[in-house]
Amino acid sequence: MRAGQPVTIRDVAQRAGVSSATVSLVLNNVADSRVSAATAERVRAAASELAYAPNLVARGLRRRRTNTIAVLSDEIATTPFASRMIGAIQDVAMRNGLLVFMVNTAGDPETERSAVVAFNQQQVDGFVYACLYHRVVDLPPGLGSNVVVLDGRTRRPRFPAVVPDDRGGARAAVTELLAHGHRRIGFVNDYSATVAADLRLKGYRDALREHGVRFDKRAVRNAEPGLEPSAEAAVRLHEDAGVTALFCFNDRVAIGAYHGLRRHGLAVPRDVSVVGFDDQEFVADYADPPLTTVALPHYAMGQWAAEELIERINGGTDQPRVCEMPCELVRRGSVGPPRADGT
Amino acid sequence: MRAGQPVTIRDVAQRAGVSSATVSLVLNNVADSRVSAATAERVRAAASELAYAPNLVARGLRRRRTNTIAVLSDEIATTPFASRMIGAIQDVAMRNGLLVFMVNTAGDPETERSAVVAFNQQQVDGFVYACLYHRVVDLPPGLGSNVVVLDGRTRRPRFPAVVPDDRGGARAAVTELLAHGHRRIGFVNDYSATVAADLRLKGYRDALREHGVRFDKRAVRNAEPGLEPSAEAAVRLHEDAGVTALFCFNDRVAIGAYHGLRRHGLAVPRDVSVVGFDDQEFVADYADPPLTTVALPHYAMGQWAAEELIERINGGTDQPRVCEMPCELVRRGSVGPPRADGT
DNA sequence: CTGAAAGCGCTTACAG
DNA sequence: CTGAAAGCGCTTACAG
Repeated sequence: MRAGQPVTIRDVAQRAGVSSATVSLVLNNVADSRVSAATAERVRAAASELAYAPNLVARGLRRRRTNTIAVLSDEIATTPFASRMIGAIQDVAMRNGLLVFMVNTAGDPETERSAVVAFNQQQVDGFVYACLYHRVVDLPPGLGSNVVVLDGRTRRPRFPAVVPDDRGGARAAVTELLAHGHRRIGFVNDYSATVAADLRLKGYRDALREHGVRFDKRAVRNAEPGLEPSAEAAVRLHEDAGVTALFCFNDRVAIGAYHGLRRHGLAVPRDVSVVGFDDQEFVADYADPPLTTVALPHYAMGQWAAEELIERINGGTDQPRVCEMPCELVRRGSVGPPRADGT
Repeated sequence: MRAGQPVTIRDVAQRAGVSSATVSLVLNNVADSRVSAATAERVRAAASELAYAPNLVARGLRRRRTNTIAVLSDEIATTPFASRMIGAIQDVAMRNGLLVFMVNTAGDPETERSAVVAFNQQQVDGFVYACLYHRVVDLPPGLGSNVVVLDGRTRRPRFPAVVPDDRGGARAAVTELLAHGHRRIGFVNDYSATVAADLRLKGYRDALREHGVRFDKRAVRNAEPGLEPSAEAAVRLHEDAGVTALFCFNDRVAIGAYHGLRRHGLAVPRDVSVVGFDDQEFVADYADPPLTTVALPHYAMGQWAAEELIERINGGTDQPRVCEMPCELVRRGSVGPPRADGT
């Protein structure tokens, strides 16, 4: 042990007057190593006096297990969405003594490939493949079997995955509107045909059917990205299709609807009730009036993914389980009864 | 090379009919290793045929350099704010062949300490200490000298740090209001006495002074967190102090102001102009009307921090430079001239 | 009960 | 020009 050099196991061994093998056995609490209590005590004392902390790189090389995982994400780690997914993964990892690498690939297949290679070179124990929104993904090659898909699923269910129950969430949203007496309920859906768009439409229809309301395709519109298209769709649904309530693909669409309605002198929820989806922080809660919406269970999904991955790493299972996480309705101020005059 | 086992340098050596030392020299392009062109070619061919990728854990152990960095953050990685800071760090890291560990410590000193220990055991080459908002921090012990503070600074300038120029940004915001003819300009500041709050107040006063407008402390109010206190403060400033324009500590305060003003039948910007701070995505741009605000240079700050850290790791400098990143005004729709009648 | 030895997969002086 | 050897800091059978 030279000054300025890190403390190694040999320094501890020397100070305790034993071999480094013995130090390793003691500090790792190896079960069937019959080290005498006195020796063990000396070792622990020496380690603590020197503030010894094992070099994890050396350990990783030797054990062929690094206690690290990599989170690959399209944009998620650098986007305001779903940061709770990342938070959950980190919480679980920390509780389990894992360190987490994070990279965002911007969804670029080439970047994904090279990231997978790099992390495999780094000998990570497993991967979480995280998506920005619920969709079907093609996993890059080389991920091995210790991988969990987060907020997405593979075409064939060969890998474990956790996704939100979009259909159930949409059903809950529309049921809330029905429960307030609405019968003409519009749906402003996302323009691109994602899994989420498809499932939320199904949930919308489920709720209508359960309440004996006939599905009318004129009450459904798709809005391209941005506020304006959503504003436009909302106004048209109210004025042309006569809806008294709107279910929106997400909170941002709902905010677009707010803008359009306000411009037309229509108040939420007095004239039109609105429900969103996502429960996006600072969007749903900061809307005026605060938006009733369906919460995406980001934290719970991240937690599930991390725990599932750890179980696989530990050899606990290799079943490709798929988890559908329930989505709760969050009631705020954007839903009321339809106007008495029915307009 | 056994089936199913990873390819090692020995496999490549064997296939090329050379020693592993030679393989290492060739693949690392070691300058003064006079390997014959023919041998080098054989080695490269063998490596490529076997799709050899060096084990970075072994390399890290040997070289005492892991090409990894750790980002320690209070909440940032898991919060909608400032995810662009993280994105920038990752971009720079990827360009430089570094892998990045990420952890959020929730600002808890105990968690911070143990994270630092863990990452040191993992032999990371350096740290970025990232803050959620511009503040003075006490760094946890053990970070060594390869550390850069992001969006914060230490009490004494012993470490490199990058922070936004809050004062200049505030000055630009208030100057914008003055340029539109406002003379009674209120400031809704943050309740807690942070660096940001202090500097933004200074910038507010700078702008007034430059335009010969007397500072009036009745035009300044502090708002506690949440929409309501900001709404209240905005209304009081307009009705009691007679301000025609508001500079808000951040976009969320501005949204609170919007709510309060609207409830009192006041329109933005017709009755009251508003400027925010942060340019928070989906808050400033989704406000109605879209909010004129000052952008926090998150990407640029993250980039600076990562590049500075890499330079330190490479021994390029050990000066504790502090960078003040300019904050640009983003003009949207919330600023207009004061009402002609002066109310 | 404990130590000597081998080895994880690399890199780097050193010898020839 | 190239190989044998040592060593980074651990862990793990194995011998005694």
